[in-house]
Parts: sequence; structure tokens; C-alpha cells
Amino acid sequence: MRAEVLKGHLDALLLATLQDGPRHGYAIKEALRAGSGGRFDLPGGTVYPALHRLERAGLIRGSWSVVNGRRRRSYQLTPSGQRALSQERSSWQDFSTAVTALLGGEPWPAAT
Amino acid sequence: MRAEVLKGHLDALLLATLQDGPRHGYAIKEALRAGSGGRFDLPGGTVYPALHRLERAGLIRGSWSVVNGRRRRSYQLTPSGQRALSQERSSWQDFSTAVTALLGGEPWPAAT
DNA sequence: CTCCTATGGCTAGCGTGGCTAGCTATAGGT
DNA sequence: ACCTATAGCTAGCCACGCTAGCCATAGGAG
Repeated sequence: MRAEVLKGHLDALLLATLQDGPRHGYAIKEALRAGSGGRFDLPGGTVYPALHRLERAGLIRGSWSVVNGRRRRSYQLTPSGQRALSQERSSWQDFSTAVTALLGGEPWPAAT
Repeated sequence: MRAEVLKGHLDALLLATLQDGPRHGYAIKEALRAGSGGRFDLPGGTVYPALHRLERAGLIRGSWSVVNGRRRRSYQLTPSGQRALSQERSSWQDFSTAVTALLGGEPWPAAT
């Protein structure tokens, strides 16, 4: 999986992992790996800065806790994040439909 | 349509426009615009450098001609470009299936 | 004639954002 | 003593689409 293909779609994936309740960063990373059959095995250097960006944007809200002697930062969707997720979903639909049509579809109209 | 979502997928789209015969850059741009219902209205500054990159990579081959007093550079797929297109198609399948599953799918397994 | 638009091509440099490399720290197994 | 998994973080690199700008011809509008 080339790296660049993820650009612009990561936020949607991160938000989606939070749709059913709070998760901390590492759990998000693992959820994406497992949920994609290993395709999205994102390094921490991808996940953590992205979460900070989403938090600054007000789409998620994080809070510290300590579990088993390890500190965790758990994130949950804000109302604005919920809306952003819906938006991301529909724009993914739009985008993927268009690309699939162009790539897989019927022969192209004759060239000029 | 946010700009970054295209990153990493442009080559596939460009190669796909050439699958049914040669096209020049401007025609490629128009084909993508028309074929996507206006979603992919790419500026020249996106298309031309990308074509040059693909040509340097040996995936397409360009040749100059003059039509109606205007010079054109027409591109066609090389055999290696054909293979690249097939590859791009299957990796798009892979990618889009994964994202769709993560975004749209069933509820996530319970968080740890 | 002049101007605008569409056609057709190009480049320099910007900006976004995921990745690499590197770091800290605890828990638990070998 | 060492390694792995868990858990978090940052600085800086780099790929690549975009902005802004340029050149040139054809054809229609004014």
C-alpha cells in the first residue's frame, strides 16, 4: 500500500474508530490495523500528530487517565466531530464512486 | 472535493484515460472532468507535471504533433504502463474496499 | 480592431500532511 | 539482562497536487 494514497482520508478513518465510544491513540492504531486486515498499519508518527490536529480542530476531545501504571489519552468525538464524520463519509462515497467509475468503468469516449 | 484526497490516485486516473488510445494533455484533463461529473477538474499545473513524471517513469510515451496550428503532445501507454494500470486498479480495489469497510461498516469491536 | 474565451502547453515554488527516526517509560516474558 | 508489547511524543523529511504565472493560436463578440 503506497503511503500517499491515505492522504486526505486519515481523518475520516480516525473519526470512524471513535464512533462507538472513546478510544486511546494506541487502541485507535490497533483498531485500524485489525479492521483493515493489516492494510492500515499506521506508525505512531502518523496517528498521534493527526489526533492532535483533530483535537485542535475541535472534532475530538482527549482526556488523560492511568491504566495499569501507563498513562493514556482517551479521545471521544465532539458533536462537531460527529458532523465531520458524516461529512467525511459522504465525501468518501462521492470520491470513491467517481474513481471507481473512471478506473473500472466502460470504455472512454473517443479521443478528440 | 478537498485537494489532498487525490494524492496517490492521480497516476491511476491518468493512465486510465489512455487505456483506449492516445490522448493529449488537455484532452486528458477534459476526459477526467467529464468522466467524473465535474468532480475532477484538475488544473494544468497538476496534469502536465504528472504526465512528465509518468513519462520519465516509462509508463507513457509522448510525441509532438500540430493540429489546427496548435502544437500538441500526445501520450500513449507503454507496455509497462499497461501493467502499472492493472496494478493501480487492483490496489485501488484493495484500498477502497478497506476504507469503505472501516467507514461504513458494522459497529467496531468494543474498545479495550 | 480589440478583447475575451477556449484550446494547448509549460514552470517555480508553496503547502499539506503522512512518514522516518528517534526519544521516554512501564509491564511482563525469556 | 534483554526483548517485546504497550503507550505516548516531536523534529524534520519528502512526495506531490496546487497556485500563480507565463507563452501562443483560433475564433467569436463588441
